[in-house]
Amino acid sequence: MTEPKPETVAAWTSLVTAGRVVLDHIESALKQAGLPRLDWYDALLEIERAGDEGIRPFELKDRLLLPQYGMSRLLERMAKAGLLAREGVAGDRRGQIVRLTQKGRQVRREMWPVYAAAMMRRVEHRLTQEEVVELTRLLRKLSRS
Amino acid sequence: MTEPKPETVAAWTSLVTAGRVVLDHIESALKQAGLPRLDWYDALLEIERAGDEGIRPFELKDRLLLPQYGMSRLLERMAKAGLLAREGVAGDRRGQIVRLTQKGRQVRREMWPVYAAAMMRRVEHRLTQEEVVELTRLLRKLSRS
DNA sequence: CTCTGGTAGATGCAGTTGCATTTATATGGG
DNA sequence: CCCATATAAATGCAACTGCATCTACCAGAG
Repeated sequence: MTEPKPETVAAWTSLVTAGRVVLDHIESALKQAGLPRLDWYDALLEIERAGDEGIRPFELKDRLLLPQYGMSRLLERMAKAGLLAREGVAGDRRGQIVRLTQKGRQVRREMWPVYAAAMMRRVEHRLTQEEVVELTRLLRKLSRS
Repeated sequence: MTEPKPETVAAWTSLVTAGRVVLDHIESALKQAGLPRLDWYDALLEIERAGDEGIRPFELKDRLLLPQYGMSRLLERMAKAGLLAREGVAGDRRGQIVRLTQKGRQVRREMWPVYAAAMMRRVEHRLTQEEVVELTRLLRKLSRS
């Protein structure tokens, strides 16, 4: 059995740690401001991008890397909060189409400055522009299927 | 309000995505093998490192970045599974000392090859040695307090 | 000694997640 | 048309998490 190099273990450890630290930082800024969590933001953004056409939950779950039941329940809670509307889709009676409400767009807009400020404090202010670009390149090599 | 640069957003997005993808990969390998999840491994490793002396839960929670109640319940479950023992500590009757049992050491040893193989597939085989080192350096700049 | 404030750890409750399964519908083969 | 198989989404239940609070103990000030 081949062992991973110590540098590989260090890289994985720092990936997990950095992810956790930055995530905690952003989440606590949002909570501080009385706003929803980041998973709601991600969903709001993705649905908003779909525009008037809307988007199907099964597409959404792939983009957000959520399990099917997780997506189902997230949409359920966000709908209850009035941030989105779900309608049946013509041509497939199993499915539904999700669209943001006005309130959904507004909440996403309110979250953005808080999210952005936290991201800048944790990422932009700590790395040079070249480092940011290089980091992105390396991380993408890890998630490519 | 200053906006983050698009490259910053891309870096943050790829950090979250890479963390999720690699984590999912490792978790599913462990589950496949009928082994406990990664948070148990992390705890097992940290406790094993403490050796005969053992370690206090409040130190452990800092190293593992867990909230106090999360640590408390994780130790409770792992103790119930027979992987660790908790004893009172001389000189502070509020506290306790945690040590691995033989079974705890064994389970950690069984988890390692599965964990290591998944890590190598996802990290070591996708980056050059220089890239791994550079990635670690950049990520550490993000989590430094 | 007693009081006050602090630290270690546990816990009740509500909300969330994971897993397996269910419901409803679609689609292709015979 | 009928069936077997596949897909979209929801759901019951058990486990887990977050939040606030609680219990037990410690340590220093007066």
